[in-house]
Amino acid sequence: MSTARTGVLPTRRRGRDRVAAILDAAAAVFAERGFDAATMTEIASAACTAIGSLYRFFPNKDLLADAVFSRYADSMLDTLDVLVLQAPLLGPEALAEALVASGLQQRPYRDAAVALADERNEGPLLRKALRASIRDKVGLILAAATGLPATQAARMAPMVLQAMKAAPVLLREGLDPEAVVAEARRMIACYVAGSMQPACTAAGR
Amino acid sequence: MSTARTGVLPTRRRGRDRVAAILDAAAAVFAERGFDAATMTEIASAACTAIGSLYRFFPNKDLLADAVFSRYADSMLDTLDVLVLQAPLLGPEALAEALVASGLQQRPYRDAAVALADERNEGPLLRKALRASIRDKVGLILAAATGLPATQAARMAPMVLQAMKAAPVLLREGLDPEAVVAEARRMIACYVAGSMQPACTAAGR
Amino acid sequence: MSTARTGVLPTRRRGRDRVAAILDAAAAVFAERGFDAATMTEIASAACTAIGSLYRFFPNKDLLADAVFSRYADSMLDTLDVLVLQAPLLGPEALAEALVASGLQQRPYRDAAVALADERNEGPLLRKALRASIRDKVGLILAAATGLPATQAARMAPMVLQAMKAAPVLLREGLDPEAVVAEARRMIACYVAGSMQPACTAAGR
Amino acid sequence: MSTARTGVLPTRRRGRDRVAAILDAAAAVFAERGFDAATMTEIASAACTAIGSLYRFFPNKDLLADAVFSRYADSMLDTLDVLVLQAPLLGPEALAEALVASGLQQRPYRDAAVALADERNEGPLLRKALRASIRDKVGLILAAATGLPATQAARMAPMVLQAMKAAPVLLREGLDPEAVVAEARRMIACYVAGSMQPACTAAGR
DNA sequence: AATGAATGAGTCTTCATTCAT
DNA sequence: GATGAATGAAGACTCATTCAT
Repeated sequence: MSTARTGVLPTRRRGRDRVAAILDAAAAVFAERGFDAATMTEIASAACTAIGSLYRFFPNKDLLADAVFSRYADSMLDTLDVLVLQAPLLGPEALAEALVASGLQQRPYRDAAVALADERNEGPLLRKALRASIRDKVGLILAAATGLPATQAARMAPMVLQAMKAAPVLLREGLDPEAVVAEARRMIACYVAGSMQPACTAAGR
Repeated sequence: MSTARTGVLPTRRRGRDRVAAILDAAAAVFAERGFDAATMTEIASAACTAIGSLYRFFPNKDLLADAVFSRYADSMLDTLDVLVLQAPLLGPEALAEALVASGLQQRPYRDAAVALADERNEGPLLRKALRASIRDKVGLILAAATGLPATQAARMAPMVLQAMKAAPVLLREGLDPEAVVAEARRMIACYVAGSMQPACTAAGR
Repeated sequence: MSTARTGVLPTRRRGRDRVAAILDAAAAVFAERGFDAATMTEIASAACTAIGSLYRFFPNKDLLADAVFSRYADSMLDTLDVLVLQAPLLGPEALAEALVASGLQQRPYRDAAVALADERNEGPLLRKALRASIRDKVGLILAAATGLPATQAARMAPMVLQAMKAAPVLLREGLDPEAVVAEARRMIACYVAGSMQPACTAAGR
Repeated sequence: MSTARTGVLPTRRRGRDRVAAILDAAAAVFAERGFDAATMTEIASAACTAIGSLYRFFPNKDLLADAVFSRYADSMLDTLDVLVLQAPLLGPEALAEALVASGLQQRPYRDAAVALADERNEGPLLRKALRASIRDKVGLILAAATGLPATQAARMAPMVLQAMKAAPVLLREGLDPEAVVAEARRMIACYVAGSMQPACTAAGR
């Protein structure tokens, strides 16, 4: 949907396959090298495509990165949409588990998304907008789950997101997957739980 | 100590000033643009030095980045060394405050360190080793503070470090400084506190 | 006549329309951007045709440019053919008016022709031959109009052509159309008239 | 003076020589191929320089073209400045001779200037401004020489310039140099002379 | 030691042209 | 016949790094 918002939209089957292959390859290369160090040539050859074909569908590197990122972000937003509704019923542990899980979806893409999220690029990139959307939605979820006022939930959202991002980052570094996931859940769960008890909330100050 | 480990060591006063100016400039540029987008030329001109002089002291970009990173990491390690001793006496809140503070030191350098930490470079870079040292030391602190076994503390350390890093990251994005710092502290405090209560620890599984 | 000298000749009505649309589009794009900056893709889409169809009729860019140029040149040659006959009866002013007018025909094509005429391409392009034909014909006209020997008229022809080309060039730059046309006529008229008076002719030397 | 207005100004002898070599090479290549078809790589190798050195002094192709063009235009403007003063004393033939001569200076550069003058580029290029300056100055000269009002002289200037440009253009095409120069002079002389006689002036309408 | 010029591999991107459907 | 996807050779430009002065 938010894929390939510029560039030619493939009309034939062949083109659609190619676009999918390119996105997969781009995700892998961005994940491996980061935005700047990734080269369009490497992505093209990883997708078994000529460089020209790459540019047919994605007119430049930024838009390609946007497409990769939004593939991940879109699915995450869908997951979070569901969580918004479930949140009131979830305890801190279950909520934390769901949040961490949502950040671990889409294996090749999540690592790319993490790499792309740190970009220092400026300009009206889709990535920025999507990041903001995700942050907002996490805020909604926190508000629904904790019963805290929206402003307080919005203050917490960035930190929760960082903790969610920590899981893929640390997995990528080769740490023990079980431990990483467990600790990420625990950190978020404790944070959320703590936010619901006046005592621990006060600790912030 | 780990400053300028390769390249000519400046012997005269003039040389030492020059190195300091270069490091400051490099920190600012790396923080502003990230590793890849930073150019040696911009760093040189920000340091009011000729590009040739830059290379005299830092034979390549990676080593320069290492030097910048280690200036930050060294001071953080010093701070953490002190914390190792104080940890047994600190409650979760005080500990969290100290940890977050340690990650906010050295204004121009901390942002550079954050930018450089995300580099996907490989090879035997000093940065990696320093990151590992910091991680280990945070593990020691956590063990000392919580009384937990070293292995459990080591599992927690990476997440705590991610939370510590979150503060400078979010500050750089322009979020409200007070809120960011408060929430970072709270997250760590809750996590540490939760780790000391059997109940919440269980939540991890 | 010299249209589409290579490539498939369209036999059906549909094909002929398509060729006409392509030529019009090509003229517009060449006029707007010049030969090098014009792209086959833009021309195709301006003609509402697929790039593949464009190449069916015009096997490469140079030949397409030749076709566009010759459409203009052919009509100019026709006009000049008439002038050859009328020339003996025309005074300098009337002759100048007719010459300038002949260069202002075919609005979209004349600008394209001007743009294409300046191309520094080499090789046996049709454009070169046509330019030579036009030059020769203008020489004939001048000889007929002035009564000068053919060699002298041939010396003058290139300059007269340049003056004729000046009108579309200056119009394209946005100068006042009336003034441009009037001065172009005057320049040619004066030149022709001067060539018929021994006195002014001598000035050349 | 107007050379290399951006890019590094060479401070050492070596750099100054290099800049001169680059300009010469660029003039030759632009003259040979035109702006678009000229490649920076070819210019660099014609100047016996690495591509990087080319970009050190001329940060992009447009600026390089500007520098080449202005080298020609500056000297032409100087020549025309003198002509402004002499014009009242000059008859049409002498004036025409001087004007044509001014357009034939600086052999490698004049051909480049002719090629660059036809560019369809937009944007605030120096070339455009210089062209306008030259046009204005020719207007001044014509006014001074003919005694006509400035507005009328300004109408004539573009045509005179086109005629001046015709000489290098036609020489480049390999026509007989003597004939070309003689006819260019005659055309301008007749035009100027004609503009001073009410009769021929009327012919414009 | 310092300076800044020189180098050239490598990057993104474009576009004429070909080909499979 | 038409369509649009595929191709890859260039081209403009950057920048880490080396070297002569």
